[in-house]
Parts: sequence; C-alpha cells; structure tokens
Amino acid sequence: MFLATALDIRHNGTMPPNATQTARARVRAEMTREILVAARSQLAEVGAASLSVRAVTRELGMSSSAIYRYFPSRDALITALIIDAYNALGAATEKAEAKVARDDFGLRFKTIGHAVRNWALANPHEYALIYGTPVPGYKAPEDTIVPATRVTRRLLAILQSAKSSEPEAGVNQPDLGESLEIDFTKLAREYAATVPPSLFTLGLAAWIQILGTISFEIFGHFNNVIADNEAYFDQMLTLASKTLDL
Amino acid sequence: MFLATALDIRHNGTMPPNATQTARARVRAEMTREILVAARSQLAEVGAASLSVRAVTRELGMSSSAIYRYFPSRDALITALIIDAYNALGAATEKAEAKVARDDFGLRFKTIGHAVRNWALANPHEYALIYGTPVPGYKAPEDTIVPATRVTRRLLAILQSAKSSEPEAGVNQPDLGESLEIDFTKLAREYAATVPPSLFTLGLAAWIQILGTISFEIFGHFNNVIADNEAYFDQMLTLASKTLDL
DNA sequence: TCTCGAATAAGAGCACTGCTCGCAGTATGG
DNA sequence: CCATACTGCGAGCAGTGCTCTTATTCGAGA
Repeated sequence: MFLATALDIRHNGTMPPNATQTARARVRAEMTREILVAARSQLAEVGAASLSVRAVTRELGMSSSAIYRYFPSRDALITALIIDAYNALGAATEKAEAKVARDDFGLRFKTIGHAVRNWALANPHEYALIYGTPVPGYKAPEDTIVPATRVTRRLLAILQSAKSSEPEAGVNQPDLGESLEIDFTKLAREYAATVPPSLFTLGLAAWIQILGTISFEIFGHFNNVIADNEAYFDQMLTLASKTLDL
Repeated sequence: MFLATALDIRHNGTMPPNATQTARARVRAEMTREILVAARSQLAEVGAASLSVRAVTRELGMSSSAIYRYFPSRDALITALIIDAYNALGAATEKAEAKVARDDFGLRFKTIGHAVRNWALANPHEYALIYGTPVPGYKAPEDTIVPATRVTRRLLAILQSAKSSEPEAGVNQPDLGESLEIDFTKLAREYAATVPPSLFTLGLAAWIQILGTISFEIFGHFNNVIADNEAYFDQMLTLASKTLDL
C-alpha cells in the first residue's frame, strides 16, 4: 500500500527489515495515516494549491515542525495524496464495472466512463490534483506510475476482449505513420495487449475524450454553455463506444 | 483592449469621461502596461501558482505596496493575464488560419488545431492558466467570456461554411435527447449559427479532443507513453476532421 | 537491567508571501 | 491658488514552508 511507500520515502535505510513491526514503527505508521487523513480533508476543502502543512498539523494538535519527521516536504505529502487519488479513482471505477455483465463491452465502457465522472464530481480537488495543472516543482515519482494506469488498463481489457470475440471488425481503423506504429506497438507490448496499434490509438483518443470532457465540466468551461452535463457526457460516451465498435 | 479593461477595473468612477487622456492617465496606463509585461514574464518563468506580486514589483524597482494602486489584488492581476492569454491564443490561431485556402475546410480545421498546440507548447504556463486547474478563489469575470470563445467561434465558422456548401451531408449525426436538443439549439442561437444541434455536439467533441490531447501532453501524461507527440496529434486531427466530414 | 544511541516532539527563527495603513509628496481641476 | 485626488513608500500584520537547537522518550544490545 501507499502507506508503506510513504514510510519508505524517509528513513528507508534505518527501517528494521523484519515484518513484525516494533511498537515505535506501529505508532509511526498510525501517525502517518492520521496525517494523510487530515491532509486529505484539507485537500477536499481548499484544494492542493491552498493546502497548508501548518493547517494539517494544527488539525492534529501537533507542532508545525513535527510533521517533517513523517514527510520531508510539502511536495512529498502531496505526492502521497496523488497516489491516494489515483487509487481511489481506480477503486471506484473497478467497483462500478464489476457490477455489469462481462460480455456487454459497450456497457462496461460506458460504466467506467460514468464512474470516472462521478468520482471526479464527488472529489473535484482530487481530480484536479491528478488531471489538472501539475504542482510547480513536482516531478512524478515512480510510485505514481502503476496507480495512474489502473483505469486505462481496465479500458484496454475491454477493448482486448471485444476484439478477440470479433476479430478485425469493421472499425474505421486509421493507418498510422511509422513513428506512431512504433510507439503504439511498444505500448501494447508493455501492457501485454494484442490489440492492433491503429485500434490502440482510438482507445487512447476515447480516454482523452472522457478526461477532456470531465475537465471541461470540473474546470468550469461548460458554464453558460451546457446545462445538462450528464446528458452530454452520456451522449459522448455512446459516440465513443460506437467509434470503438464496442 | 484588455489594458483599458484593466484600468476600468479600478477607479472606474473617477476616470475622466473624455477620450483625450490626461498626462496622469497616460502614465498610469503606461505603468499598468509595464506591470503586465513584468507579470507575464514572471508567469512564463514560474507559472501562475508561484507568481509573486512582490517579485513583479522588484523587477520594476518599485515598492511592493505600490502595485496595489493598479491592481487591487493578486487575483485581479492574474485575471488580466488570463484575458491576455486567451487573446494571445486567439491571435495566434487566427493568424495561422488566415494563411490557408478558405475552401479547404479540413485544412483550416487542422491548421487551427496545430496552431493551438504550437501556442500551448510555446507558452505552457499561459495554457495551464486558461485550460488547467482554475486558481483557488478565482471566479471568471465577464471580461474573460468573449476572449475565451475566439477559437471556438473560428471552428464554428468552418463547420458552418462546410455545412452550407454541402448541406445535410452523410455525417453520422447522433440523435440527441430532449435536454441536449434544447442546450445546443440555444447555443447555436447565441453564436448566430445555423448548424444543426447534432452536428454542434460533434464540433464540441472535436474541440474537447483537441484541448484534451494538448493537456495530456503539456501536463505530462504522455511521458513514457508516446514519443512522437506531434504525429499523434496530427493523426487525431485527421480523425476528428473526418468525423466532422470536413 | 542498564545504557547509549536513535527517534521524536516542540519552539524559536528565517526568509518569504499577500495585503493594509498612514504618511509624505505631487499633479490637477475648479 | 488651493483643496483634492492620486501616487509611492515604508512599516507592519498574519500567514507560509522549512531548518536548527534543545529536550525527551524509546528500544535494542551489552
């Protein structure tokens, strides 16, 4: 879990190697957890930009300097929140998708789309944290890569299943140039997928359409433009699903 | 221009009504301009989140409090930069589009797309300012609405022209629900456009696809995913252009 | 069981931020 | 010419992230 990860960020050289945690390690883990809970509520309230570590410590009744025993910097705290957000989004979508019939690929696709949107609307600041403007000095560490791909892996699985049951369907698959052919072939290999590169690009475009539409809504670009946001989103999902021949 | 706007934000009740500016008004306008220039360079360097009004005043050799005679708050300064960014983006795309043949709608569409991307890559912080996470306390004022629609009006004009020359083409226009029919009919009326609502939704989807793809690139979601970003972007534009039957 | 080093917590402090206020000059319209 | 509006400056406030010193507590090895 990310808590262990957060722990390992600091003092990784001095952590005891055995699994049975000492009392001190346990209270440290508990403290770390509490800090993250407080930080998460702060994030939900005021957003990442206005998140103050001093406010977090105040909420916990500790001194402002004490938090640096657990997180070396504000950036490290926010990184933990980013991983947290990716996992929360992943869990929410996986839970939603698990409820629908496996063989209805179009429904699975749309369900994931709506789940992402619903999570984003319920947690706008968390969404902005992962899909909005990156924080200034921030450089995505390795820890975020896997959680970041939880949803896309799910989408790819659907594409994969749909394609295997109906191979080489009549989708209008574009012919890519050489460089894109290389990029997406490599990408498919990394994801252990067998979907052809041309179809892969369509899947990526659909994913971008989903996030782009949600970002438009969350960031206020639909204000005075569209009233029924959900209807537009659903219509967009239907269209994307059709493009992917699901 | 936005400078006049920025001026009118403050002291609008005390501005002399006649057009011939007094000496004081002229030096005030000049000062406002210089502040914006300095702020713009700051923005380009460190981004909106890290933009410091004190740093701006230092760059101008004035005291930190003096700037509040020109902009009532940091938010007001950033608002001016937002309008600025919208106009810069609009100017860049309009300039690019003006160079291509009027009757090649597909090319005009793709040219606008590439122009937006090129501007975003050249001015990533400005792009993030208008299409990334909104600044915490920020509420878009009326002044930003018109500049914000410069590019979309251009795209709509293309759609409009293409449709009039080839009315009711064989595009796969989706049938919308009642609420969307209302939303987009109203929207078309506001834009003084005659494109049918169903086609309007496809145009919006294309615009979202463009911005979504650029955001992915600028915000780092293509790192270790796609190497040839431009090729992917162009391929996406081709696809979108085809969907719009341009 | 004792001891000594490591981990923790707290407080003072530094350099920075956005912003306010009062005071001094200066230009301007009546 | 003069009252008034405007402008700039410096001090200061409350807040920030973060560091360093000091004091305390804990736990593992002798």
